[in-house]
Amino acid sequence: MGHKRGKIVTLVDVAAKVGVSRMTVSKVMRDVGNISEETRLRVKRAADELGYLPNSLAGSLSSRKSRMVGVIIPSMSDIVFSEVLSGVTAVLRPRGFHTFIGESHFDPDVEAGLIREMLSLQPAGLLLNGGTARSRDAQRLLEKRNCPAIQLWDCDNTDLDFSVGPSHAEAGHLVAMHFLARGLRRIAYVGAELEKDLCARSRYVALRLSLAAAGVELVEVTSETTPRQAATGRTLTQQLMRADPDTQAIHYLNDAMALGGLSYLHEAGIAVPGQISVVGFNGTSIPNTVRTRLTTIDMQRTAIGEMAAHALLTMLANANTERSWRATLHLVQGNTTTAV
Amino acid sequence: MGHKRGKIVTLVDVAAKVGVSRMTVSKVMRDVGNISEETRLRVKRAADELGYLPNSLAGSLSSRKSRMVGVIIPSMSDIVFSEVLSGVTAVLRPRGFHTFIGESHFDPDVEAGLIREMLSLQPAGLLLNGGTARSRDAQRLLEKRNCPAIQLWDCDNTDLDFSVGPSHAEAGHLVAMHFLARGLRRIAYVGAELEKDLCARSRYVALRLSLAAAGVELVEVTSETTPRQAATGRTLTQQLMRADPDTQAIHYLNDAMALGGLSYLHEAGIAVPGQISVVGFNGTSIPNTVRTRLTTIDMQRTAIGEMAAHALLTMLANANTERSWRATLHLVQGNTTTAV
DNA sequence: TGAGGCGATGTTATCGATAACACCATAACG
DNA sequence: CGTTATGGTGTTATCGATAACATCGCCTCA
Repeated sequence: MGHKRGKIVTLVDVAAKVGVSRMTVSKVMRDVGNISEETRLRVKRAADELGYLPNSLAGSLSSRKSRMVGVIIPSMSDIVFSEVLSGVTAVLRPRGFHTFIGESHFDPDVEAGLIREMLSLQPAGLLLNGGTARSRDAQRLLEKRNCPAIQLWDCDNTDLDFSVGPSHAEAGHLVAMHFLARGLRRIAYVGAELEKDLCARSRYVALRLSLAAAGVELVEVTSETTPRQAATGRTLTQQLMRADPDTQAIHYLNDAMALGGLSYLHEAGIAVPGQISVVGFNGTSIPNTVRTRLTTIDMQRTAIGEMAAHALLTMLANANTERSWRATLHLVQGNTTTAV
Repeated sequence: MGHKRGKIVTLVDVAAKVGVSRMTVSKVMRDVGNISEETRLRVKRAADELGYLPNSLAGSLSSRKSRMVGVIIPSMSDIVFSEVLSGVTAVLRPRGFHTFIGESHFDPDVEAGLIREMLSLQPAGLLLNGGTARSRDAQRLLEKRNCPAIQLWDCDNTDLDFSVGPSHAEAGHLVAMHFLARGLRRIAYVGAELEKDLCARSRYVALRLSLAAAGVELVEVTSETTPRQAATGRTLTQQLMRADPDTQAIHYLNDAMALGGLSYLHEAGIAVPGQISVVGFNGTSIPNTVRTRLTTIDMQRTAIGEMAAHALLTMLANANTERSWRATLHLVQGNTTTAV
């Protein structure tokens, strides 16, 4: 294998080498307590020479404090969530915290399993991404936890200690207002996997209700079997436009699907935003790096991750905070004049 | 806060409730040893009623075995690496292993720090992504480890116990052959952050050397200050084409940059692949979901992650394997006839 | 019938650290 | 000169589990 199976260097070895008690070594390593500068240096050097590496498992067990934070997101290959994750670790890592990740794939049972496993690792905190329905099992587990838990990506859900994210209901409403303000009335929604993703569904429902309030009916074209990606957006848009050629506006579940849709619309010679108005969701950089300018809702994904991490840190510092942080929703207008 | 700070349920509590020793409970929870069906059930039920959750930190400390695997990747917001990660967790999670993540951002010192922290968590194994230079500190740390470590994303580097990934040198050579076979002689390379990313640099160098062997000089247009993204690819391509309008072929550091390049080329009225031949790297789905068909090298990212995980599992099972798995390189040909 | 096997459970000794407190010089102080 | 801080260090008792071995009926077979 190449790696040593040999003896592990522990506090005891360092202590023996220096001729002090292991408590002294422990204090030196953690920079606590009163240690004379001289012994401090001797210990440091001995530790270095022996290649001593503290065992944080033992430390955590003893102090009943860990520096591990569990994060559960629906999927890692979706850039949206991995950017949130990136924000989280960017804040936590420099402060000595480690994140371990779980992918729920929008499955409540998987999520519950992950929560169980994570709690058994005695985390300092838990960050749970919205979108997945919280099973009863998961709720029971969470009640027993002895660490703060934060709801990510959805500030409408306030079951946990803190929520960070947008109001998806508000986002849906925002899109409705955007369309209505332009006098558009033949409006469609294109999405996928809505049965699983509660956040997306919440936006869809809000859009539908807000439109209904204005007497406008929403056409829905969705698929539960294909992924929420460009290809699906393209197919569904084609399907939609054939069934209802007079469609004036489309809201997509996310930017990727919108991009697929734009691709079809352009090919079919339908001008955007001339003939049809398109709104995506997320504000991912992909569509905008090239020549498309997609109207979308910017989700400040990294900021949400960072904010959640900060909230967690605050709760760990003073165990009294209880609030939530609502991400502001920006509808970024682009004008899609060129092909995708 | 909402979460209980109260008493923690341990083995002892369950044991007391059932009237057996804690060892018995421990065995039941882990499904080992000989336990009568009757006590097994009683223990299970008591554990459930008390809401007992095993403390895996304590378990790991005692058994000197953990089920945590540390993974270090350069960046999580780069979809390439997060897909590798996704493959890793897809294999490890169902087997009871947890992955904790570190982002090195191609910084050797950050990587060393991450390795140190991860080792102190007593991981079952370590997966280190290629690309980042391994600092001397990191090497010293790795020598002291007592768990298998696997090199990801780069099979040319065989410092660790196992390597999974492509040969970047080979990839560069492959591209050279692709161009030369087509009789192209004015060839350029467009990339970014080459000083940091050793894998990318290795491809670049191999390309240059293979071309030189055929008497062809490679034009290099790179930037160290802008990110490896579409926008940079676009800018650099523009710069390249102005300086050298007769360029016949361009190899890009990755697909995103290639996409940016294509966008410029199309706008400038330069036909691809008619006037100029373009090859990207990675085989990400982004370019292909729309209407572009980019010639690229498919990296089977998820497969690499899965393979690495399997290799790790194998090494944990029988501590004698020592090999490497070389990902096959597919050059996927597309014909970019339409605009981006 | 007594050695041995076996299924089921309990005992003891860690694992590597930390919290909390005890201890003991020496310095400061009234 | 006894009394109290205080800086520096050591002791003891966990933390929550597991490995390894011990134990103890009870059954089997030579």
